[in-house]
Amino acid sequence: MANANTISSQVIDAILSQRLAPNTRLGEQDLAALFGCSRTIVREALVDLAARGIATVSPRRGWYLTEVDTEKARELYVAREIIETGLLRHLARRKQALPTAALDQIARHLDAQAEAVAGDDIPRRSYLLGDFHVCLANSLGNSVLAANLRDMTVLTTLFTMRHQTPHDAQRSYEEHVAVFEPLTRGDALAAEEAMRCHLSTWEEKVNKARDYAPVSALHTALTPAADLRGVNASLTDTAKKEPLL
Amino acid sequence: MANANTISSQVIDAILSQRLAPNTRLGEQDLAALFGCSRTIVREALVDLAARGIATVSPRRGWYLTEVDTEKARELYVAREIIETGLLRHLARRKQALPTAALDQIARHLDAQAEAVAGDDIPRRSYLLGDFHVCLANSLGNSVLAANLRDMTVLTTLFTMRHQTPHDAQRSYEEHVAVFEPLTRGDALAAEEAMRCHLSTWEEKVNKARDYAPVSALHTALTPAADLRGVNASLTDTAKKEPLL
DNA sequence: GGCTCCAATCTTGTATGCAAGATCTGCATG
DNA sequence: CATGCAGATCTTGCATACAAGATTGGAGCC
Repeated sequence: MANANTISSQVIDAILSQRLAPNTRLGEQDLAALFGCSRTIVREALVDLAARGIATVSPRRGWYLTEVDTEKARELYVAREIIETGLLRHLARRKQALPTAALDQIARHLDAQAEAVAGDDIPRRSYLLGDFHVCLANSLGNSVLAANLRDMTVLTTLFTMRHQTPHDAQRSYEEHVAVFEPLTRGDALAAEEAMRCHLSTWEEKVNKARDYAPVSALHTALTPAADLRGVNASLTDTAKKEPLL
Repeated sequence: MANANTISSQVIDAILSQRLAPNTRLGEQDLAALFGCSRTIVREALVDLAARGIATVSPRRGWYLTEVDTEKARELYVAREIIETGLLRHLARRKQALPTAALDQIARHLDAQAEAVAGDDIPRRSYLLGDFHVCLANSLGNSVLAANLRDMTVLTTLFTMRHQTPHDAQRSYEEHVAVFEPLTRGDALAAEEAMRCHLSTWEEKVNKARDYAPVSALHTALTPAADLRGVNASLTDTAKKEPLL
């Protein structure tokens, strides 16, 4: 019924929406049943996800969503800072304004974020706040870096979920606006600084997380926080039918 | 006999060594026979390469090495400049010297490059000159960006091969040294500037290449330049047995 | 009760068979 | 000679069967 591309896309969307946690098992048979196709297609999707570092296979034991350790998380945040500030710096060097169409696209994305932050659809909120960075890279005219950034965003999401760093959605949104506003004035350098500031706050969290022992999957499963109860509920047997949708 | 990983690695090595040109057909059956395994394994390797943008499948027609157009090449060069100068800039911001082990690793790679540039093993020379950038990113302590950079290097190689931009190996080597030398003095900012200079010369070439019509695979095959004769010879029927090795 | 070992079960690893679409070749026809 | 058509061939798409390792559960023994 479904092809490999839709399977991997749905897995990625589910991660960005924080509906799938790191170390989640991705059984070939389960996914095949869920998507109504054979293991061949599922394996194709899983190999794709593995190539992007999102899934990992343990021989003859099973596929699992990657568990990102603090060292890798550090690399990821450095990489994101380099790429995202670098894109804005590159824009500044070119000394030419961003096309109106690009600005509009970002503005529309920010509107959607504002709406999601005000509402109570937490998965959508998580998704949009992460997707903003990909959208920005795309608007800046570099699809190659945008694609890399998407995978990095997925991996950082896997890290922050595990370490339960409190994600202040309202603040993230405001910082996104702080990146966008200078762009409307053509001040890409100011936007770069705002972006560096935005990402460095995340980097601080990683450094803090290094001090804590990483929360195990079992631990989070058995001691659900109040705001996670809804997420964990979907893992019970009765609701297990379509965990990805 | 061989697993998917070795197949994709060998394809990548062959591209970096300029032994495989863009648009080269990667038939599942051919590769399966070549590596002594079934199409299943070959497909796994091809899906991996496709996820990294290196191979493309045309439904029911076949797999081919990606043909990189000028727009994508521009994005690739911008991406590489952002990442590689960004890594050095990040090093400069941290205001701490590169570990001796890292410097040694780069130095040893440069020695190998010098040897290859002096010798006549053109595939090895091509490989090392491209691999330097990956080695540098690794030495700078970011394996995530190093992996992304490897794929980008592969794609830029596919572009330059097609457009036959004359590759001055000696000059590339000297520019690599010019990046390394400031690092030994702890002057990462000077290294960043040298790297920007090194990459911008390539960017100029892309802008020039935009004016030319891209040379088709058939065209290069039928009008071999003197210095490419050895490469094309390996594509004749009698020597076709192991084009990757 | 606790420990060991073996069988049952579950997982991925790999090959293969068949289906279906694309291309190519050769023939018939104008 | 050009053109269109049809069969032959070659290609990937996908499902399935079987192999083999990993885990688990329980029976039997100490």
